[in-house]
Amino acid sequence: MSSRYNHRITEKKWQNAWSEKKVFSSKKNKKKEKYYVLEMFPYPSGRIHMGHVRNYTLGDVVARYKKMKGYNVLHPMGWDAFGLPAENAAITEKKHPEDWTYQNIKTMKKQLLQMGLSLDWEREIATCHPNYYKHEQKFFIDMFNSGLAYKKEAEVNWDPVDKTVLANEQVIDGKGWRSGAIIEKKKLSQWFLKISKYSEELLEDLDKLKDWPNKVKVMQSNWIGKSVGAEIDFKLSKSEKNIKIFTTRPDTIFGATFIALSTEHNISKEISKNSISAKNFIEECKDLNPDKTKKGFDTGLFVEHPLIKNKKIPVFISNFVLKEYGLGAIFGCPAHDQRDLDFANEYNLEVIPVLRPSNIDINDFSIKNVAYTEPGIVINSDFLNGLSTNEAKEKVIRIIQEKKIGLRKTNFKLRDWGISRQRFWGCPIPILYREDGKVIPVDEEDLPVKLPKVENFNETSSTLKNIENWGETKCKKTGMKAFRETDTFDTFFESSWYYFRYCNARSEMPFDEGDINYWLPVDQYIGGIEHAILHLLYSRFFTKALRDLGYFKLGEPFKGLFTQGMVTHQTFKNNKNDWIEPKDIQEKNGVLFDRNNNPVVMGKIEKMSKSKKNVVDPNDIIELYGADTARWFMLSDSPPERDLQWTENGITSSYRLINKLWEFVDKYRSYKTNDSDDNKTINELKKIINEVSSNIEAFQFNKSVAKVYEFVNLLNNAVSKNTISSSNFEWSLKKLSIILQPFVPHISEEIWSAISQKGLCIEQAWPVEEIENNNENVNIAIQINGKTRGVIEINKSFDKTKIFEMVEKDNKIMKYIKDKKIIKKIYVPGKIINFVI
RNA sequence: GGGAGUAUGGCGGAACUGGUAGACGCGCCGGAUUCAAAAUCCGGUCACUUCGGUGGUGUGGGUUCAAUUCCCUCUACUCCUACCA
Repeated sequence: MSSRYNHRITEKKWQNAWSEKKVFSSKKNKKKEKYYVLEMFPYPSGRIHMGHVRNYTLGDVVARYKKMKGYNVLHPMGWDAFGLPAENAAITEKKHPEDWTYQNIKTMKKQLLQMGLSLDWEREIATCHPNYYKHEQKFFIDMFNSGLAYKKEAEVNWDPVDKTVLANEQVIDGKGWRSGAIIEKKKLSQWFLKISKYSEELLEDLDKLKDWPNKVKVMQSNWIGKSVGAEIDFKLSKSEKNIKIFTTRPDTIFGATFIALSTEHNISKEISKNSISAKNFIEECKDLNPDKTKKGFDTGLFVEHPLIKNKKIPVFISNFVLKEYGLGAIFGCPAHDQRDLDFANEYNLEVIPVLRPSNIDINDFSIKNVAYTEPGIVINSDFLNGLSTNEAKEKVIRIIQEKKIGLRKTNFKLRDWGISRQRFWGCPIPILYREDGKVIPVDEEDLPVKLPKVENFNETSSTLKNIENWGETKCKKTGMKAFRETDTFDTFFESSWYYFRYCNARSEMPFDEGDINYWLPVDQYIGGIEHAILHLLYSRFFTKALRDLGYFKLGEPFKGLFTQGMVTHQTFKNNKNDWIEPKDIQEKNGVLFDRNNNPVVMGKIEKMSKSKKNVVDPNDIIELYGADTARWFMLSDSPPERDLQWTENGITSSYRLINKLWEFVDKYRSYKTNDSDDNKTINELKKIINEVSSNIEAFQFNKSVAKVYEFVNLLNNAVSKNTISSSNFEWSLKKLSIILQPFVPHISEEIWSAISQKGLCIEQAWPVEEIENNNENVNIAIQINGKTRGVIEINKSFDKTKIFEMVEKDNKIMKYIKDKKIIKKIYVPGKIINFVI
């Protein structure tokens, strides 16, 4: 009986079947090899978007495939549940952030269930739950006690719109990463984690991460920013004081013609106390963009050149020297640094070339407006003359160390991680300020420090500081009055260890070391490239820090990483430059109009975003076409690491495949033939199955998809021409449902059950096919001078001379080689023949 | 300025360690089915061609019997980063 495929009924049916049999619930089993698949957990914003659909579909392919390969798979899901949007929503919707968050989690979980993901929901976590965040309060206390967490007065990035401090990493082009507001500088007392302590290890261990994209490792390595050089003292004339500078180019020291200090350098500050013009200059610098103008203030001070007797060098306060990097002071060598040259030209300072390119004579070499920054041969530099850049660096460092006027020194760009946020909806920092001025951690038995319940949440509720009675408490030991820290953690704190928590999500202890040793590291982590630095670097740091605090022995959390591309969609704009939603566009005689009859033009293809109105809601797609169709589309065509363009044609063609599959199975379910076949088709199908596997292993799901199409086409052909036996056909359908399982699991189960197979398809073993290779004939190409001129079918066992004989008699080939002298004959077994004439 | 990457039909993209370029999907063209349409099915689809062929993987060169693949040059685009001394 023929029936149309009904995804609404079928998908629900199999989702229930999986859940009733608990097929995705994972248990530690030391006899089985584990495989931990993880997608970056979502922020519960309200609804899932296409980016989630793509991310979780990719992960689900891996999880299902590995399960069928026999691994003990852990594939958990949870919620990155703290964060600003909840507060904003709480204010506008007059709901508590907690209620809003849990409501969203409920909706989104339902959507994820509809996608048919092979998730173990028994391990679900929400980071806003006290049973989750109490553990990180404990970590923080451990870090505080071991000196890894500390407080300091710091000029911080203040976001005036979100009214919070941001980490350096959250400031992009001087603007807040969320609000886009221009960031102000503000001095506040802040909590920091000493990530800089791990700079070297974080950098070195990147080499161990063989299964990470190189791109991400390069980005992290740049961010950590190791540079090797020297610290050198420049003695102030008429004073015993020194100015210490950091340089990576000690080889150019003989070209030093000025010293530049940052505006925050101690000497700058000191001078500005007595000099109004210096003070004004420093003020002025706050509005000066050093990109455009390099400005300096001549302090009138001089330093002695450390290696040239009686040479005095002027000292400037400048707007282009960073205060946080190195020592906030540099020597300027204008000949070999473009910035220094620009500055020197502005103030008419000396330019002394001390390096020449190795292929240019010293007399032909001069510096005008372009500094020579490449390595070269040292000139004009006393005892360094004639050395290469690298040799000179070594020699200078040796000599300044001997003279005790400097040191070899390594510097990192990586700053300590500022974690204080002046927000309500985050994890409270478990610290007390006692009335005697002591800063003490909250007693561990008093954890968690819970967020207060707030009725009528409003703007003023959005920092803990403003909540009455919450902060006041007592020190248990002394009975002294104490006030709670009212800042909360940066939400990257929660996401830095959630993948640990999944291993024992319900345990009273933060970690069960047995579970961690078994499940971790994450074998395959999948998420967006936007987390290449922030989340991934913090997580790596957290793992090392918790290791050093004695929780476990792991050093790197993510063995394999995959960064997927974005989901993009066509944008449209009308003649008023407004973005227009695709559904609001009508076509009249080939011209596009919006609802108000304004002409519309196609814009760029961009990442789906609400502001550009090119969003497609996965919910609508799943309703209309089903989860399998949506999943299939996410996997088709584009390689996972590249952007995927959403198109209407793409989704309907996926839908077509799903229906075609069912119609095919339905039509031929009772296929019977008395003919026997030659196994050729089966051999081809087996090859395809193995290719599907290797493509999955290589994370090239678009190629697996193409192979599945080939499988279906081939089988379809064989059946309609009766060239496959009944038993082989039955075999093929069984294999078909199995290879469909990781991609479109619902219809896979439906086919599996329709062909009367027992159990669930997901519980079957993934096939590895042996391909029979008995004296097969092969087609090989025949080339003349490298150009293909024909194809010949030969038996593999034939030897070279026999094959050449055959080829030379071939009609097609004869016309090319007759009357010509064959200079060389090449035969690559099973592949190609080439005649050089 | 520094770093990473990409470039193949009308489109998304295939081509394993150099070995029949364009798999698979979309679109388009033709046909079948239909009163008609949608849906579906079948066939065709790199370009030029005197139908023998010829050219073709961003540009120009090199290595090789053979190059989308390896090396050099240039061009275009994308992403990251940015006064890090």
